[in-house]
Amino acid sequence: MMNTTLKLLAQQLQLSISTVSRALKDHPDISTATKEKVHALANSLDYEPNAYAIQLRTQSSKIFGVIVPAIANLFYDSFIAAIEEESRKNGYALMILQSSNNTENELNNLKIFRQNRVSGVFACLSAHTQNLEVYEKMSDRAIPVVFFDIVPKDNKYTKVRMADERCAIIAAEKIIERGAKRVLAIFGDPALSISQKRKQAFQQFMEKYAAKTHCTYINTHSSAEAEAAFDKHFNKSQKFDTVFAMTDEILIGVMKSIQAHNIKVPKEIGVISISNGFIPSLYHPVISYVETSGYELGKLAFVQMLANIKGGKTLSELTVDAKFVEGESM
Amino acid sequence: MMNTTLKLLAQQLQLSISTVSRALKDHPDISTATKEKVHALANSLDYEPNAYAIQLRTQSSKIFGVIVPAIANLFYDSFIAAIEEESRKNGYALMILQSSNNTENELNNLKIFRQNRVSGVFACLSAHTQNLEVYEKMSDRAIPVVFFDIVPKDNKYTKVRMADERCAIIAAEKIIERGAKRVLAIFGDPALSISQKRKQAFQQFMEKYAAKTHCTYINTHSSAEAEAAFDKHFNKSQKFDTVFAMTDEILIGVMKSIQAHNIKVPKEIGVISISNGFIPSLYHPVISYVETSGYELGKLAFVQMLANIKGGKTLSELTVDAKFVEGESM
DNA sequence: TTCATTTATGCAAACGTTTGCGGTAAATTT
DNA sequence: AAATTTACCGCAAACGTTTGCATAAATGAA
Repeated sequence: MMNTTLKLLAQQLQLSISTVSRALKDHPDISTATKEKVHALANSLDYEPNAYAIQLRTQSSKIFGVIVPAIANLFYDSFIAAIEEESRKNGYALMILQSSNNTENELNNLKIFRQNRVSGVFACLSAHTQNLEVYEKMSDRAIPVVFFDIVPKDNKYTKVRMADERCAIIAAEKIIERGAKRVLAIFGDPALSISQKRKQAFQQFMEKYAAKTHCTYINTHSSAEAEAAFDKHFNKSQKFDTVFAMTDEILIGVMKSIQAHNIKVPKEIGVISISNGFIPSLYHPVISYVETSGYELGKLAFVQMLANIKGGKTLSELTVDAKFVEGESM
Repeated sequence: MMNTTLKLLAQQLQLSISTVSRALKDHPDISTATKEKVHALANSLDYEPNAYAIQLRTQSSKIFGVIVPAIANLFYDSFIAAIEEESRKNGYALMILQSSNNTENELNNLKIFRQNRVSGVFACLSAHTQNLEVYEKMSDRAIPVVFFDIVPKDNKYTKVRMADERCAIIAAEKIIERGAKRVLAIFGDPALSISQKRKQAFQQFMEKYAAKTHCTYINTHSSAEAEAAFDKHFNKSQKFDTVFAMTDEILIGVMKSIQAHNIKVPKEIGVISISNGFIPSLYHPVISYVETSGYELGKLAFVQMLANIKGGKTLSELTVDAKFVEGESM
């Protein structure tokens, strides 16, 4: 069965293509009578405008591109879910590509986006991407880019991210409130700016407001490493009374060790983490955490994108604030 | 900066558009000399073909549509990751929309896909979608549809899914091997065909091969319900020695109760579930599970799609087999 | 030299829209 | 009755490609 086009409708109705086109979009030039006829036939023939023709003609695509390191990720998938919702509301669709934290993939993805003339792209930098000239290329093409989560340092870009320092500080506050004496603070890959920021903020805050509290700082690269590290440190004579996990990954490792040794939470040890919320809810008792919502970040990113498209430039950096979610682990 | 087009290249080189077009795609008609000149200029001017024009002209889009109930889901996001990988390899991009298990959204999504003339769609039915005529409309438009996971009953569709019955049977086998005497088997929403299939297969197998084993079957709709159910049943005088969780969601509930009561796994109770693998690995001891890989399913779905596009019809139903992954909980 | 063939290139239509401009008839005003 | 306005509608170009066909030049065969 053929696709019905404006031409077809026009022929059947003995009208010109332009009239049909205008009738379909309620142009005031067209009489109500014709409009009705056109709509009727369009419905019965199941007319659906060809997006490509429109995009070619109007030079705008109603599609956003999204680059994430990985789709299968608790944080990014909620980010995606958020912009998907907003996009739909605003008549946009999403094209999602994953970089697998690989700069080459990132480049290819951008290329696909350019070729498809997307209206904008949401980009999360790969861990080790340094060269941003590809993104300049997007700007040359007047395609706005909103960076999220892992963002470039340069202030000429539009970016949204979590309030990383705030997260760490909130966690520190809670730890101090608890009256912790000895805390083990576990952070992620030290090469990542997010690890650096969180660690620095945490450490600074602790030193300033709880100088007497004894803190041990370590970095790990995986769940398993975190588990091993916790194991090792917990077996020492001086036991920790509180552990802080910078990410879900780390929390998972810590909790495995805690379960393995049947350590009582929060009696023997207090646990606090930074998380999206899903993982902390898996355990009993439910873990207290500082919330970093990919969902919220997505909403914010979308607002920025829209502003960028409509109004022009918004070269600021916005952050979504963090809040403490009380569990039973502290 | 203007987008460079074939026309622009042609002008600058004093060639016709068609020559440039052909040169760019290594058409044998074009002399090596011109080819080189064209490529050189195209590179320096950063030419990138306009996908819309191509699609309009060729009536084919190099884009696949994907409908999932939710992106933020352990199973579906690994499915998506798989088809994303394959798509990229084959020069396709993905357009991903979520139905939120809502039939109306599903319809809208399909519409967007039609308007964008996607080359094919991967669809997971919403829980309560009955009317499939929208999908017929896709076929009318010669857009192949590969259903996955939640698939229609009718055999005229192309579908891939997990071997649901097999999963349940493998679990049952392991439970029998363990020499279980009293098992609590918890299934999901009884309205879902997947729950029905798994339950039926499980029950039948147990009755046939372990008639003396006492099984209690229950259905739950959420993690919290599963937790409550486990709580309730475990407090009875006759304790279960094994629990089977049909999904991650259920397992999560069960494990919370187990942690809360500090029940020893596997000594006091054996645990087995059906899962993607992520959740079972979170606990200590690591939970044994029957693997249903969204990733594998994605790969399979893609193969089907390609066959459908290239060869013509492939109206079969394919399933990806399940395998047991040994943890320490049995 | 002449005709046939190969090699290299250009012409123009088509894909399905949108939209500025112009046109005609009817309705309204002088 | 003539002039002007209003209400509808159509023409045609443009968006950037692809591709069948025609054309011109260069080569080969006779």
